[in-house]
Amino acid sequence: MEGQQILFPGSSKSPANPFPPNMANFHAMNIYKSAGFDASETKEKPGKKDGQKKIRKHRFAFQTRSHVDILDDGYRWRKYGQKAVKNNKFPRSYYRCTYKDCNVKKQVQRLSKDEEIVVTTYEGIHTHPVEKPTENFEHILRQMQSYFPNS
DNA sequence: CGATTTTGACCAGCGC
DNA sequence: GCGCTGGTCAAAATCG
Repeated sequence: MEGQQILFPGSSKSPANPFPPNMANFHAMNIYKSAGFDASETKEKPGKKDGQKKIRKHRFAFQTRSHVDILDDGYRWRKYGQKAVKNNKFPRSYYRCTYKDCNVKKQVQRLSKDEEIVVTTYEGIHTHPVEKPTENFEHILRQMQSYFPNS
């Protein structure tokens, strides 16, 4: 899993794509390197003999170059935890999609090496429409103004 | 006032 | 079994 280019599939191309369509354009230029990941990671369940022998965790991790770790991708996220990681002075935040019966999780981590790098790891598939369909420039501008009020 | 964040407790897996 | 570590819960606090 090396040297693969991050190409966000189109909005309706693959149903397994956890990314909303409007996110691709926004962050395409920020993504400069993809974290090692596998689309579907199999894990052995040690306790069970053959019932749920393998559970599939589809994870998707990528890194962005941003000072703000609030990557608004169009979905509603509720933070449910925050833990400090070893070899990393920055904590890692755990989010979960707030849509009904949507168990998509994501975690946002910042590298201690470069503070500018933010690693976002998605886990799960969204099975519902995006709640913020039209993210126009006005809204983005408003967000930026809330982050940097002196502009 | 409802939704979300915060933060310590709690839990499960793993190595010793 | 014990303790460490990563992940989740849940109650209180805070936000809009």
